[in-house]
Amino acid sequence: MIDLKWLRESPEEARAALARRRNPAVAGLLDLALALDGQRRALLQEVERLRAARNAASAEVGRLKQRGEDPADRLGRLKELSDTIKQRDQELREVEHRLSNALLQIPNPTLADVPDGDAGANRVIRSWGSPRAFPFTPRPHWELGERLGILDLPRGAKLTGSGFPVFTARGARLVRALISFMLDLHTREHDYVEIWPPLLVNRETAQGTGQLPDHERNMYVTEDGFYLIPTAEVPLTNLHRDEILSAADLPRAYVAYTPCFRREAGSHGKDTRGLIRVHQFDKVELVRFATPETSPAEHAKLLGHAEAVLQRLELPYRVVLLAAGDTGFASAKTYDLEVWAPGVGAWLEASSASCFTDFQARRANIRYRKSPEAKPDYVHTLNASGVALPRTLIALLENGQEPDGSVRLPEALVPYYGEERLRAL
RNA sequence: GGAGAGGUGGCCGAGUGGCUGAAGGCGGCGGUUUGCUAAACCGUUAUAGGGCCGAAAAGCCCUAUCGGGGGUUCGAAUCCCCCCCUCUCCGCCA
Repeated sequence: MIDLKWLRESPEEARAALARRRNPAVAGLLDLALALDGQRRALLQEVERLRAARNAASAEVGRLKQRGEDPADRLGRLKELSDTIKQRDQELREVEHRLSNALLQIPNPTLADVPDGDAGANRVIRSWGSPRAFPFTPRPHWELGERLGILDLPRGAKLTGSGFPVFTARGARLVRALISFMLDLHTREHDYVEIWPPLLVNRETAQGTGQLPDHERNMYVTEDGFYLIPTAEVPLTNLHRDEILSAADLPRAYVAYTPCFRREAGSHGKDTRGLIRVHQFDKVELVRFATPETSPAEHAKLLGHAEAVLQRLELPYRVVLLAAGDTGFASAKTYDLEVWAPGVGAWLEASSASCFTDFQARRANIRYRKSPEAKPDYVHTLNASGVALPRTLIALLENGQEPDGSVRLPEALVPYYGEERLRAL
C-alpha cells in the first residue's frame, strides 16, 4: 500500500513517481483516493465531535441516576444524537471502504534508479557464463525429457490438466535433488532460516503481500475461501504480519521450498510449451526483512544468493534490471535472473529479486522499533526466487545435453542426485 | 462433525450495564535508600487516528481499541447474534 500521508502532502510528487508505471488507471485512482481521503477526514472529525458530546452527556446521565435523580428528560435528545452518530458513522465506514479499495489498487512507486519505459527499456546489467557452442542442434527439454523418461506431460494432463507436469523415475529424483541442493546452499552458506509453511492461506495473508486484489484471477481458491499459494513469498512475508519486530531482529532471512500454484489466466498459447509455463511448479524462495536504511544493500545481497544457485549449477545467465513499466505491482525495484536455454533458444526467467520497500509492510502491518522507546516504523521486505525449478531444469537439460541424448550434470548436484549423468533407462 | 470450557494490557489475572483504558500481581523504566549488588519503598509503564500549540520535540485535548464483525442501549469488556482461534471429551481419519 502506498503511503497515504505522502500522497496527501506531496500529490504532484506521487503522481509523477507513479506515472512511470505507465498504468493508465493509476491517475484516476490517485484522484479518487485524494478525494475520498478528504471526505474521510471531514467525516471523522464530525463523528468524533459528536461522540465526545454524547459521551459527556451520557456520563451526566449516569451521575444523575447514581444520585437517584431521574434523567428521563435528557434521554430523548440523546437518542437523537446517538442516531445521528450511527448515520454519520455508517457514511464514514463506506468512505473508508472505498478509500481502502482505491489504495489497494495503486502500485508501489518504483525507485529513482529504475529505468523509465516499458519492457523494451529493461537493462541487462551483467552476464555470467557463456552459452555453450553445440556441434549439433540442441534439442528442447520436452524432447530430452521424454527420451530420458523423466517427464510425462500427457499423463499430467490426464491426472489434472495441461500445465500439471509429472516427473517420473530419475526426473522425480532430480527434482528432489535440486530442492535439497538449494535449501542446503541457502541455509548453510547464506544463513537463511528454513521454513515449511502452509500451502493454503487466508484472504488477509493473500492481501498482505499484494496478491489481492490485483492477482485474484491468477489464484486457485478453495471452497473454504483459502488460496493456494502462488509463491512461498506469501506465507513467508506474512509470518510477521501484524507484528512489531525489534531492531535486533533485523535483518531476518527465511527460505522455504514449496510447490506454487498459478492459474496463469489469459496466458495460454504463448511460451507454454513443455515446462516453460505451468500451473503447478516447485520453487525455493528467499524472503528478507530489513530496515529502510539497509534495504538497498540487502537487495544486492539477495540477488547474489539467487545468482549463487545458477553459478553452482554452471548455467549461463544474465541479470536484467526491469524498467518501471515492467516492474511488478508491489515491487519498487526488480532484477530478473534469466537463464539461457539453448534448446528453446531463449533466456528464461528463473528468478526475480525484488525490493518492496514498505509497500508490503504497510499492507501486512509489519513494523519494527529502532530502539525500545522508539515509535514503530514499517520494515522493508525483499524476496527472490532461489530459484524456480522448472526453468532451472530446462536449462540443466538443454545446456548439459550430449549428442547421444544423455545429460551431464553439474558437479554441485552430483552428491544430491547420486550420478554424474542422466541417461535413458 | 458433536458436546463443553475459554480468548481482557509485554505476561498472569480481576471485572455482568455508567467516573473502567480497565483492580491486583509479575516484568520493564525512573528515583530514594545503599561501599557494590540484592531487598525494600516511591513513581511510572498500551496502540492507532485526529485536533490545539509549536521550527521541532515535549505537552494538552478528543476519538477508537478488552479475539473479529454486527446488534440492543442515552451509555457495552459486561447483554444478544454471527464468525475466528485455543483447550478438554466423543466421533471420524492419513
